[in-house]
Amino acid sequence: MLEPFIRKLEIGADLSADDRETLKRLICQVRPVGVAEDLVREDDRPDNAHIVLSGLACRYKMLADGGRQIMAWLVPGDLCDMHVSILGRMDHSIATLVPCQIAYIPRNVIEELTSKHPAINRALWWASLVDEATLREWLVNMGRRTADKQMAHLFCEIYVRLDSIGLVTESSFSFPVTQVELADTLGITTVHVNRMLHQLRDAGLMTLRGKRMTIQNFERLRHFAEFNPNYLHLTKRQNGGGWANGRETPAS
Amino acid sequence: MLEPFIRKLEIGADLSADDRETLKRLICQVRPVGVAEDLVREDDRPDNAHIVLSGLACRYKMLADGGRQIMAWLVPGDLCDMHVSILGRMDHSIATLVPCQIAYIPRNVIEELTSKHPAINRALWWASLVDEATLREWLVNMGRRTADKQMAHLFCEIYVRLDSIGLVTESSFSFPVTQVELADTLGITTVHVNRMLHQLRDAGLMTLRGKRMTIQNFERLRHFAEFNPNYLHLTKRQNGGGWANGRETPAS
DNA sequence: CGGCATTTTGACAATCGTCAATCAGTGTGG
DNA sequence: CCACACTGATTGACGATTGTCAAAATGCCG
Repeated sequence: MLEPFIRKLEIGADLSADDRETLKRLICQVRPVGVAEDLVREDDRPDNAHIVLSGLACRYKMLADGGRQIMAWLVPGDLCDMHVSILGRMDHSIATLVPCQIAYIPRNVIEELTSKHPAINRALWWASLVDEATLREWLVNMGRRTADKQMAHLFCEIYVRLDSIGLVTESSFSFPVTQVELADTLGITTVHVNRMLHQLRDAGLMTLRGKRMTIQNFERLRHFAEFNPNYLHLTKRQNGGGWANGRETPAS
Repeated sequence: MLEPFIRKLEIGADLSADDRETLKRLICQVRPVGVAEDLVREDDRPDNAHIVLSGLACRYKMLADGGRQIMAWLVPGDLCDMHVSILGRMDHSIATLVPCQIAYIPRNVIEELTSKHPAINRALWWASLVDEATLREWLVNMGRRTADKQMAHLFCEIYVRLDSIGLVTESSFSFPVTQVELADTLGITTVHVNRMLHQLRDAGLMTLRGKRMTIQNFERLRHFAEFNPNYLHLTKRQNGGGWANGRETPAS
């Protein structure tokens, strides 16, 4: 059940067999959550941490004018709101984008985990720092790239992230995101999302049919978007190279 | 020397007298650094952590086309790159925006600090999580606000942050940032920065003369920018209210 | 089949970018 | 003390990306 989560953490720290066992026996409740439901809301002080086991969720904030900004996509294996106890209160909300399987982990379990298992503690902090690095890259994306490249960059990221947890098959992956949600993520309008999507399709950089995205030539998309995956830190710390994410990247 | 740093950490955790003493006696080298110098560069594996003691620094990334995106402003008391050892490598650079006093703290000192002083450890992580929350708000700012409000929002933030470390006097503070740097921060051009700056001035929301910014009526600027300081988490965790940052906000 | 969310399209407007020139401020050296 | 150089600020004209509004088309699900 928690495999994608554990696999992810192993990138961040060297877990012992004992650590892995601890994680596998993690006391938690797993629940299916419907589409567009909030897991936590801004100003909450949640009692549980949440792990996305399957599906797709997001961090977001609402604005006074009804606008929404999505600030992160949470894929299987991602842990949300682990550290709220340190900050005290949520400063944003978390919601599902599609029906998900969500693990609910009581806060005291998290605290025991972090206090008694240094490697796990380190891995969880690693995950948090990767989130931060991703936010920085998203900021670069919004600030300095045109809508087409920005969108291409997002697709590169999701491709690499899904690939690292084994959710990419033959260069394609499930992509259940609506154009409205894409717009809320990229900070542009749905109309413009539609235009850019067609532009990328017409340029042969990706295809999207029936909630499934295919990136036939990742290298071309990567080049177009000037995507550099370093910020995802998906390689063990020792490795030097900027590229590998543990699997092979498709035909280039 | 380290007062602003310690004062900041005390917001994040309850430090004991012993913790405070430890921080005061922190072994570190303090050096003046000239303007526009890199403290660390993308891909570095720095041996020291850095604390800004005075001046102003920033996190940034360069793009292939020569563009620069600034992703954070670092004010006195801010600690940069504390956790690189977990991620392994810098995925961005840090540079001074004006001449600064910088404390260099050897990595092993940081590690002793975090392993032997739980409250300090917690405080440092708190600071890191606040950085992350700030990034999220910047993302909202870029994605969903027009340039004028976005800029106003940034001014609100810097006002509150500087106020919290005692650097605001009579509603004004040192603001040595050039319009080019503002542009690199907001993701717009210098020409547009200039236009928006004049617009805010004309609207009486702030004044900027001789590297000094004055915000006569913070409440009005705050309202214009739809600024909500919660994300800065500058209140002790127990407090409920969304507003206070430990000092009084100026005339409204 | 009907209802509803989502996608697509077109015309038009506005924000923001580009280019290029001028102006102002500051520091340096003769 | 002034000329000079340099950086930063300002301005205007124009163009491009992106937003707005509104309607139509498509696809999905009961």
